[in-house]
Order: sequence, then structure tokens, then C-alpha cells
Amino acid sequence: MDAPPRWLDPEEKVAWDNFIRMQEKLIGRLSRRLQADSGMSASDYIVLVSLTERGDGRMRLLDLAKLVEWEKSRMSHQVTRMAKRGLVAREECPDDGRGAFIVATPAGYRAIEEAAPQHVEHVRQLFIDALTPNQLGTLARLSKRVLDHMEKHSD
Amino acid sequence: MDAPPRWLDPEEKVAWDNFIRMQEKLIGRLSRRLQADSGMSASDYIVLVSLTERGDGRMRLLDLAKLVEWEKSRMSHQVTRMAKRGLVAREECPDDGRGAFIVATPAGYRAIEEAAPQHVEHVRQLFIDALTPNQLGTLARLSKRVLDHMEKHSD
DNA sequence: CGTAAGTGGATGAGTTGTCAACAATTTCGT
DNA sequence: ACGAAATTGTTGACAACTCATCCACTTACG
Repeated sequence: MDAPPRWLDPEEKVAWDNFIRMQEKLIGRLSRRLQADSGMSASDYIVLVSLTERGDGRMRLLDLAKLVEWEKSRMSHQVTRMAKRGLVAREECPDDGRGAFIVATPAGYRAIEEAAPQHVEHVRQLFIDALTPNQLGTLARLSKRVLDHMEKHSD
Repeated sequence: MDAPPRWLDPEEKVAWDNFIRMQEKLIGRLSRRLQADSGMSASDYIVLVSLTERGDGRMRLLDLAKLVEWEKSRMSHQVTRMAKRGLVAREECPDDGRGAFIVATPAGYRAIEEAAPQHVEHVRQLFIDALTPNQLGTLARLSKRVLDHMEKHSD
């Protein structure tokens, strides 16, 4: 006998709906714009940012995957595609015969340097500017709270 | 000459990062769980919910697409796939020779009725339970605000 | 040592999303 | 009423994600 489902009460449902719709619209728009004005997908963007933010533009595949919280196979495919377009390259790892370094190429650096200002501007237009600094802070805290909650909640 | 990019200040960056990571983790987990325990994708789920929430379980393709804010081609593909699995069917539209009605089949009804309780439970565990009712209300308002802001901002 | 378990990564098949082009109707302007 | 434009929907090609599986190398343990 199943426990009766605990349906969402009206306020909970409104909260969930608003959140979902907002998030979907926001992410959708941002990624389409990014694609349109830089030819990069959101995934390309995060990978390049992650890589180039640490001085040497070089990271182990699995570390990269953990950093952005992806599965390793997803990262591997992604890197393969980006390598095909010359944005990153794989380098052998001397210490660990199995390993590979992923490196941002000069073209990769150029690509984020060109894409970033526009993208940040859109994040500002669509998200940051919608809220006061106070509200933004609140949203940050609530997001963090949900995030921490999920981390406890194994899966 | 380009205007100098208005980078995010540290608080803005934290807010954006927290939000993005939260949202990605949340959506990721929910959709993997939904897939695992009901064999439905998140897309299948919304389509069926949208269809069955209005009495007759029948809607025009474009209306359906607008409701969930998808592109029409995405909806068309989605419906094709769902039709192949017997969850929905296409019906001709008498008033409009171009049009098609999308209808939830009995199997479609059964499918959401089975999937919904578990899914709602997970939404509760991962999201609702992370926050107090007050905080949830706040998040709802902030989401709505961002949503409204985006609607003004044509695209 | 030698072998089993663990780790780092690659790959293939299947599903889903995007974009662009097209076809069929309907509607609107004159 | 007639042609142009808009609406409704489909399709095909292609990119991206997931899952499962596989291979190569490292490490740990007896």
C-alpha cells in the first residue's frame, strides 16, 4: 500500500512553476544568443572558461569534469568535438600513462575573449538587471541553500 | 569602438554561479530520476501534464508549444516520438485544414498518473523541503520578477 | 612479484534539441 | 474575388547528451 502522494499545495505549486518557467526561459535564451553571436554552445563556453581561468589553460579531463559537475563521458565527447574545431587539444600526461591533459589552444583563448563580453552583457540584461542588489543577494542565498540541501540528499 | 564590458562584480558573480549550479543540479537530478523510475523524459512529462490538465486531453500543436514555451518543430518531433510509443495521437482538425489536434491516449493518462506521485515527491525532497514556506514564497516572487523582466526584454 | 580492483578515459548506439527549408491552408488587402 | 502574406505544421540534417561498455594503465594486497 503506497503512502498517499503529498501533492503540492497551491503556494508550492506556484513557486515551482515560476521557478521552472523562469529558469527554462532564461537558460534557453542565453544559450541561443550565445550560439547565435559566437557560434559556441553553452557547453563550449563553460569548458573554455574553466580552462582559461586557471593560468596555464590546462587541466586533466576528469578534474575538468568534476569542476563543472559533468560525467566523464560527456566531457570526453565534448572535448572531442571542441578539439575537432581547434578550440582545445589533448596532450599526453607524463606522470600518468592513462591520463590526458586538455589544453586551450590560442584559437580557444581568442574564442572566449570574443564571446565573454557579449555573454556577460546578456546575463546582466536578462538576470542581474531584473533584480535589486538585495534581491540578487537573497536569490544567491536561497540557491546556495537548495544546493547544500541537495548535497546532503545523496541522490 | 566597443563600450568596455561591464563585468560582474564579485557579488553578482557569486549570485549567478550559485543560481546556475543549483538549477543545473536540480534539473539534472530530477530528470534522471524521472527517466529511471517511469521511463519518461521530462519532455514527455510536461507534454502529458499539459494535455491532461485541461479536461479533454486535447490541444492544438502550436498552442501546446506556446504553453510550454517550445519551438513548434521541437513539439512536432516530440509528438511524433510520443505517438510512436502510444502516449498521444494526432487527430485532424475539422475547422482548420492545416491543423492537428494532439490527444492524450488512455495509455498516456495511465502513464502520468503513475509517474506523477513519485515525481512530485522528488520535487518536494530536492526543492520544496530545502526551504521554509517563507523562503519558498520569496523565491517564487523573485522568479516571477525575472520572468516578467524577460518578457519586456523582447529577446 | 602477480593478480584483482580501481582509475582515467574513449567509443558506439540511441534519444533529443536546433535550424532551415518546405508544404498546405487560411486570411487579409484592395 | 484574387494574389500576397501570414499561419500551422512537417521534415531532414546535424549537434549534443546519456548510458553502457570497453580498454589501458596503476595501485594494493596477499
